[in-house]
Amino acid sequence: MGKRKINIYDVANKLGVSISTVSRALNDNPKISPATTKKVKRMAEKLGFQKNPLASGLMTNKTKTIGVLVPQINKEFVAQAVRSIEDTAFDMGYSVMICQSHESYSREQESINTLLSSRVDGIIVSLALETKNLEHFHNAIDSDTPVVFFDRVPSDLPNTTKIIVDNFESAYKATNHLIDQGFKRIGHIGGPQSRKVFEDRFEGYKKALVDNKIALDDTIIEGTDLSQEDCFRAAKKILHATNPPDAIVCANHLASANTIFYALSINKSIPQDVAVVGFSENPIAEIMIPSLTAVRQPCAEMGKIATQKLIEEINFDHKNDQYVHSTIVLDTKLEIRGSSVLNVRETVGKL
Amino acid sequence: MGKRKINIYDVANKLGVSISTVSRALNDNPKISPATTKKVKRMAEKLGFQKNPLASGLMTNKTKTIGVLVPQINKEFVAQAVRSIEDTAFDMGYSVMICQSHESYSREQESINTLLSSRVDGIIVSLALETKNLEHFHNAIDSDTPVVFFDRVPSDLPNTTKIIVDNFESAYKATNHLIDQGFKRIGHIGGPQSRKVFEDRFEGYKKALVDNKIALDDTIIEGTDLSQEDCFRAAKKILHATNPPDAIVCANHLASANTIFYALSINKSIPQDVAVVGFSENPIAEIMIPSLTAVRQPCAEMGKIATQKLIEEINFDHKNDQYVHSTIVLDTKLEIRGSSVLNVRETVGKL
DNA sequence: TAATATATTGCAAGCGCTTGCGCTAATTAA
DNA sequence: TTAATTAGCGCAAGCGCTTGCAATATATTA
Repeated sequence: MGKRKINIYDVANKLGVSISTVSRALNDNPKISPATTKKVKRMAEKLGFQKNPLASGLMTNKTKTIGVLVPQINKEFVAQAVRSIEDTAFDMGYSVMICQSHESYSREQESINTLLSSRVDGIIVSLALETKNLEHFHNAIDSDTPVVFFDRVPSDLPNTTKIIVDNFESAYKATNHLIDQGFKRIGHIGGPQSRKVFEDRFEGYKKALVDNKIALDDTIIEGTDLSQEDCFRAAKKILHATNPPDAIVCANHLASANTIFYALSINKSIPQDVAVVGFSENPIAEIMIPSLTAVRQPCAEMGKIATQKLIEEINFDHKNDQYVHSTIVLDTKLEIRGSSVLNVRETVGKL
Repeated sequence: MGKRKINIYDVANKLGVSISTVSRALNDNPKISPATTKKVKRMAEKLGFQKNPLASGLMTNKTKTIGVLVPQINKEFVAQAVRSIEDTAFDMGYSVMICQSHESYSREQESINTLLSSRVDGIIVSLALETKNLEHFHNAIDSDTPVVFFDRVPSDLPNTTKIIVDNFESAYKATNHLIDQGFKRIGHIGGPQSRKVFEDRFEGYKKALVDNKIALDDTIIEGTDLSQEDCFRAAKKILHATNPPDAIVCANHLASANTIFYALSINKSIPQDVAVVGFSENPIAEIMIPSLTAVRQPCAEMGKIATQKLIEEINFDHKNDQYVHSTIVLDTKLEIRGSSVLNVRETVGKL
């Protein structure tokens, strides 16, 4: 108890060398002979030495830590992405510090500042619904802290890496799938149009209808704030429309779950009376009955690439060249299941 | 771009005072007059000063960061707990660094060391399924880094704070509920007995049967590793037993979801043919059809208390007294829903 | 008024590590 | 053999902050 942590002085003394030698050896500096390097490392190991990142960070201005700022960690999409971010970061020798905005602008601001003040080497962000203004990210840019966005990315912040899926295309595909299945009156339950993600999904839905010469009908289109209550309200409203839809495209898992469960509760069969397609990464989509046809986003992949890109930028030598930012668009997969296909025997679980 | 961060020298110079004064003022040291303190803070604010935690941490041996080590972040229980941990920590001025063990012992070891080497002020842990041996935590104890465990806690590590629920009692209650409803042949799908959590749930289940003079029957009791596949297998096996159960107590959400969906798929009605109670924090439990009767653990509360206790211990002055560790047992709530109650009209969603 | 106590502030020594530069010994070139 | 390199290592100056102690200014007491 209370054992003082051992430092490079301790290992230097034990070996009769200078601390510079120890420091360099530990960092594989080629100026130190392989023999000494080995000797030092062995002794450090033996003494249980752990480099103090505070001290080295003070000098190098690097903490080997990345910050992650997401709306809320307990949402399937986010949780999977964060899981993957931590895994990737761990493999690359980085730690991750996490913050949540809870969809609030001010909290997002504060969190960015906390992260910057913690001197993280870079930040991965998915924007809060509330965020319009991007001033707070200039603090990061000003201090040369790279930021990469994923999923909910800003549309007007040049010179940043963005990892997204093509939400327009995904919704277009999903809607077309319904049309292919013979559905003709297709509704939509969407998310806040302030976030491009949901705007794109809505646009993709509309485009599919237009391309198939199906008229839009506002009575079966509802926007929501994606809360449980509002999704339920929207599902109820659409399903009780004067002329209800025979299929619905939902913008996220909660919207589709509410739609399905509400439809069942008023004795509508799915997909016979109303088909549903959604966007979902929730494993439940696969085992629920009816199982849910959904666009599956590669959340883990997004997290992984975001992390790799971020670390790439962190380690980029800005003295020589200018780092070239990119926007990476990943493919989604429409997983066709029971909620949208007539006459298919449901297979339950994974066999 | 590339702006140097401003430090206490900058604000000291601007004000014509010494850096010690600035440092003390910023830390509300009473030795500095209120007037100067105010002046310093104002200037710091104006210049956009952010204290470098690396430098102060070097001196104080405090980083205002807590480490969190959980099996996997993308599981409802964990995600909710972590969410709450971050919220609480944020409110108390701490950042959180997160690691995942992925149920692996070696990964848990490595993560503890990473966290310690990052000099976190304390660590919150929920153990990996694989972990038997607790040596790695002695590294933490040796360096006076407090550790608090929640949910999956070690049974043989004295002098640590633990936040748990009474799993024995919860399972006992859940099983008794089934018995009260008139079910007589009650099965169990459990988790790894190596973790006390699941052992306790199993014991509680058994005790309820014994107290009600119902004989245990191994053909309707299955252990699992809690994977999707294994839960499905167990559900299938039990439901196809020679003499199948009329009710099943499941040890977690996945087990109950698989049981329900498999039962439905072989045309068993729930709860008429087979009732199900589980342990779940998943919001889907409420809206699925049938909705799931489940023990709800106060995950957010656990995370919050764990964080508070940890920070309490971090700030405890060990010079005077010895910190007294405790084990805090929180209440669970059995939320009775459609999967266990006959003749109740299902209410869907939140109205 | 002198002496003592008290309130404010500054000085300077670190915290544990990195790194430019200089030194010595070993190697190579001439 | 001697001069010029090069390899390998140590010195010492920080990085930005905290903090014990000394110094000064101000207030209190005798």
